[in-house]
Amino acid sequence: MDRNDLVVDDLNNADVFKELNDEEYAEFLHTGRAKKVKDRTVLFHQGDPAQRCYWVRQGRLKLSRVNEEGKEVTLRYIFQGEIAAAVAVIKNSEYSVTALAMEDTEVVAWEKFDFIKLMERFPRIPVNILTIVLNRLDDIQNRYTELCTEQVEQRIARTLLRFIRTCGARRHDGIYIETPLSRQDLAEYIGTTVFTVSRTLSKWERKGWIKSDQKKIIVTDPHALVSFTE
Amino acid sequence: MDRNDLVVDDLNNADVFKELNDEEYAEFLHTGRAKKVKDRTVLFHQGDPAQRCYWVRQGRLKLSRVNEEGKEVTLRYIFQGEIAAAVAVIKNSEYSVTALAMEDTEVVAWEKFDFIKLMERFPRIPVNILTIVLNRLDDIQNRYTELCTEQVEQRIARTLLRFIRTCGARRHDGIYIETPLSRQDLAEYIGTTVFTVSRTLSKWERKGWIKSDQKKIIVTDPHALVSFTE
DNA sequence: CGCTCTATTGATAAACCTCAAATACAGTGG
DNA sequence: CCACTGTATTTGAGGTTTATCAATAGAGCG
Repeated sequence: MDRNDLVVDDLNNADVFKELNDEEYAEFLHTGRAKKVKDRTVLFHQGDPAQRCYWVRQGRLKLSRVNEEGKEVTLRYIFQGEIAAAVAVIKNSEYSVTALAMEDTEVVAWEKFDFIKLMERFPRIPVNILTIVLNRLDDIQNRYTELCTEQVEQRIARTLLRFIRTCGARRHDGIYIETPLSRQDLAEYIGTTVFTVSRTLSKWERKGWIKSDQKKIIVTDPHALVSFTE
Repeated sequence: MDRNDLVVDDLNNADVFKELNDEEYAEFLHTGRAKKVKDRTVLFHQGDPAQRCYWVRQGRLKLSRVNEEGKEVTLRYIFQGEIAAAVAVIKNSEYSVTALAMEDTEVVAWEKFDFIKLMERFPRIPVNILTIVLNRLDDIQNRYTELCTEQVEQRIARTLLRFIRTCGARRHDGIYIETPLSRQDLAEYIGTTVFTVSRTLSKWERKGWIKSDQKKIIVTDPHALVSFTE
């Protein structure tokens, strides 16, 4: 992978509104209800009946599961422009995950009935959702494979590179991950502990691969991370 | 979970032909080409362009990925009545996994073009495929969560219970897992090593929870496994 | 400043992998 | 039936990775 390939906008692959024209897009959004969600607020709970689905206009959600012992696993992040819980609404089932705002977030919420109606009016939407689901299946299969075969540090490196791809911004001193990201967040995403993440990032900071403050990470040597994963 | 709930036929949830009548079903199968695949034969390779998709009439396939270092991870098994590679064909992409026959297996293969045509003639098929994909997403998300939060022995227990659900047969002395299943197979499915699996199964055999010969496992005390996972 | 949340670091222990070697078993051909 | 071969399984010793626990420091905020 080339250094210049690192910052790529993958969001288009996940766009629910792909191939809708501006008018249709406006109508779609208008049917939903805009909502402001404060940092650390739970939008919906795993197990609750799926009443609404959400589109993120600004900010970020975390979709996670909690196992019996209360340990939390992050299944994915939902960034700006992405949709959450559409499948649960379509299946008319319960939410299979819990959604938490990771910062102050603005969403558009559709009631189940309205969303189904909209899908009938715009058949392109369910097609787009299918694409999104397939991408997410691919993503989780990749991460499953990595979890099975790679050690923690490799997975941390891969995760930083992944974040760079979805929300990396090149600046003079490196690539900024433009979303608050604590050691704990990383640990839950990767399947390790906050201690191991901290140790690893400290080491890499000493090596000059990254710089980092609280919840902020700047990758100064992405190439080093790339070769580390190989 | 009750002891009597353990043997359940989950296959219906994954049936591509759901809601097709006998005639349609016959036509569908007839359009494909029957094929006998010997044990240990590769049906398709990860990375190859997806030319065909397959339906398993008899036997079992293993879908796996190999990472850069050659370590193999089993993503799922495809049992009798299930379909493989439909998504790759629909997406007109490459196979994302490798398919290997785990025993002598009979499949029906459709050429890409034929399969697309059939889906147009029977719109119920893509709907069913969507359901299947969602089930598989759910499955891998569960296993991802388990991999993150549980220790090896718990995951082994869960896996045995999972196999019981898909191919368990109750007999006088316990529930037979009716498919050849080596320690190696289990290890690749769970994300551990053959040694750890062997040690664990030996221990459980001493405890009287299971009995086992080469590639054959009989769960004599499923309840013990269930409470072990809790 | 005091409070809370986040991050760091060290010591220790547990879980699990790696490697080596032995054994058991299944299938084959004489 | 037996010997032979290759595969599958078992077991032990030893080492590595990573989790756990405890203690401390820093950052941000009212």
